[in-house]
Amino acid sequence: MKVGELAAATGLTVRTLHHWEERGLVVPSARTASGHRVYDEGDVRRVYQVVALRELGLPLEAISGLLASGSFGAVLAAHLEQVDARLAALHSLRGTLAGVVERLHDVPDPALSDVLEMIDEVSRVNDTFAQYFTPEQVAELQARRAEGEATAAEWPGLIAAVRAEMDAGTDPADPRVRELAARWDRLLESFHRGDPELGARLDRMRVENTGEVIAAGGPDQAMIDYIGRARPSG
Amino acid sequence: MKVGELAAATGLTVRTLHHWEERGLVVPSARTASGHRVYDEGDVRRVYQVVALRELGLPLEAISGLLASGSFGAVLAAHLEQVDARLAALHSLRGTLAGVVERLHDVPDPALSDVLEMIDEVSRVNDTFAQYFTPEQVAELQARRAEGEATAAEWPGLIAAVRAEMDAGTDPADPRVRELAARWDRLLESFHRGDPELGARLDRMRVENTGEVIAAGGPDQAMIDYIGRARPSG
DNA sequence: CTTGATCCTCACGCGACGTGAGGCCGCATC
DNA sequence: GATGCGGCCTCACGTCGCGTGAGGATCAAG
Repeated sequence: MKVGELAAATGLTVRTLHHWEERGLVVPSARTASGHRVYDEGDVRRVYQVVALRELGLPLEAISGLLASGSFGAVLAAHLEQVDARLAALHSLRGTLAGVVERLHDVPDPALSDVLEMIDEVSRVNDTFAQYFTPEQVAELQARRAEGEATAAEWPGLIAAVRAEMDAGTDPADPRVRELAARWDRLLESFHRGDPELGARLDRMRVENTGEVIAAGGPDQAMIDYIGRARPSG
Repeated sequence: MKVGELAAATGLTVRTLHHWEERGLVVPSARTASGHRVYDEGDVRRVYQVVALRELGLPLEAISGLLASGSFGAVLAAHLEQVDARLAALHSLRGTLAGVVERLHDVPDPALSDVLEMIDEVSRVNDTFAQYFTPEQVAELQARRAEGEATAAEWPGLIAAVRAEMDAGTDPADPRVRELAARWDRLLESFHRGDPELGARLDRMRVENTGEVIAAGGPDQAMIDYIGRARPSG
């Protein structure tokens, strides 16, 4: 088999086969008198082996090591750890990036300073979330916020409405306030979906980061208490 | 500010600042008579801007473009899409890799051919799952299997036990078989956790891939029916 | 014998720097 | 003023897995 045929058969390029030969991965076992590469059946098998291992994302050097030594367990486990690390880093990056992109929607013509502030803020928020929730939970919450974006957008209006009733001195038991409290709980529900642990962690986070929550337009403790008194049970 | 001081202050290396200057990203606005770089306050701010944007994973060229043009929305959105693509690819890779590593535990001294077979099989299984479940569901199922590995390991024994009762011609209503069916449902439950959609999709996948399931040591339709008749309701 | 396809061997390019090599500059000490 | 040491300068090569030519030899068919 000549390189072109082998390349066509495997979907690789001729250059790739040349490169693998340079690296000592697949050296054709023969050449014609004029120097053309000739791959025999064993060489072809070897190529498919390299292809398979390369699909696991292994660097060529590791592949040649594996084909020589055969210590798959250790190498693949180490590689898996490394992939996990890259995955975690990329996932965290995606979170920051998505947060920034989302906020950019609200600013018509953002200046550089706005973007830098957003990066800072989103990073801080994500770090804070990471302290209170496991990576899986964070991913879940992000996914939910993405799908229910419109829902989350109701918070500012709702908070403003509650603030207005508080300032007006309305009794928490007033039907209007009870209605607001019901909306409040529906929004909360869309966040933790009935998982009490998620709700508890969220509340702990809110209590321990009161300042940041208020700075971000969130409710203060007085409002939380007011809503609590407005609930039928409270 | 000299380059060493700036490097120390920002946590960058001197080489990095040199490189950024080569790329035109941050060019110190002055030099001493002897050629030493002198960074003024504006240069330092510029460095911090580049640092922030670099943390979003942007290539240097995109950063210099952004600092010049300021079209953040489009660039960051495009970058987010690219990050998502990489994340998806890396996630799928991780699935394959984890599957292979897991199976390697069961083979004492794996040969290359064993590993290649595993790669093939795991890839096929993952592709099949991808047809029936969303990426999020796949991730969830993988996470569950990782935490409940011991639970999943009960399947082979359970299937063998059911097979034995079937071969012995035991009546499905026999208490022993009913007990096996209960174990069966507990294992299934640990898989879909009460989510009926997950259960339905799993069943559809099993039906449409009967051959593969049996080849992988899974139950055949006769066994499913037998278990169904053994349930109190059936 | 010609022609078009295939093959060969260099060798540079990519991205974001790390890592020297070899030499100049600045400040402190003797 | 000489010495020494640390910081600074400018090349320039290496990384990883090839892509992409350049320039020339070879092969199979007409």
